[in-house]
Amino acid sequence: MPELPDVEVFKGYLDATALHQEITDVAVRSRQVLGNVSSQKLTDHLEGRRFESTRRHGKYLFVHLDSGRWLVLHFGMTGFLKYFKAMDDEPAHARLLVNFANGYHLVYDSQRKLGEVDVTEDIQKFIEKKKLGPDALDPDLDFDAFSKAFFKSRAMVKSALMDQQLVAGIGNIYSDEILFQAGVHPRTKVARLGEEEKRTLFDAMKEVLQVAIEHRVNSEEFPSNYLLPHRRKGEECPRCHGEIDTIKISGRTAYYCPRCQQQ
DNA sequence: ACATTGACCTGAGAGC
DNA sequence: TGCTCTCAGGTCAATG
Repeated sequence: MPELPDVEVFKGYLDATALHQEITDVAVRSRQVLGNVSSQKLTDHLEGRRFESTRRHGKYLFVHLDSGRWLVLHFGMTGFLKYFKAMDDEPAHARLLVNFANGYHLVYDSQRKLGEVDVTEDIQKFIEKKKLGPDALDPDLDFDAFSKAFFKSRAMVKSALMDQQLVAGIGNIYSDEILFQAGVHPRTKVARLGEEEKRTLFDAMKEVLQVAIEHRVNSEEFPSNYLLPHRRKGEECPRCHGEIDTIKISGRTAYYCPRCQQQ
């Protein structure tokens, strides 16, 4: 799940549920998801504190503690959050359990343990250390700011969109949708994009991510000309009704329409 | 500098 | 039913 739009939805979920309550205790169910923090340190940082607010950069969610530190959550391929009361409702792969004084619990679940839980004092420093580029939906990221790094890339456009150092937040799924909306073939070299195509690509990036968030990431409710609801083998293109094709790009499967997205 | 591959992990689904 | 194989929305390191 977790690309930028998914993480933005998780952010809204956490904001609506788990803020301002005292954390009584926490349980680290899997140390493998911990970044540069030990189980003991994480516990010490959280217990007795409250979550006060959240921020997102790319695929990372930062949760501000009343101590001034930030809990960092990255969701890998399978991560999500769940807030619940009865322990019967605990999800199957809880890796971090946070218990609140009001009797509710927040779980960070990650089946494949590919995500990361960490603590940082300074978001900016964390972002620099991870070498993350600008957040794709940052309002300050206009076309000129985006162009600075992105169009210098010599990579294929799908790889560039997924490169978190160039622009943060886009993964395999949404890069496919952005390229479909822009009518650009995923193997196109960034350097070969024309001026108009560059604009179109940038606009599609902003539009697709925004639309996904507006529909709370539920692809069934996406506009009828979107690829994602049809992103399966043998399905047809919502625009030309030809067959969707797949190719491998840097080990990931790209879905695209060979007629609407010519190289 | 970039593309590819495998590793990290676990589980779902397909095919036999 | 049970086994094996392949694949999965991410990232990192090694190799060509």
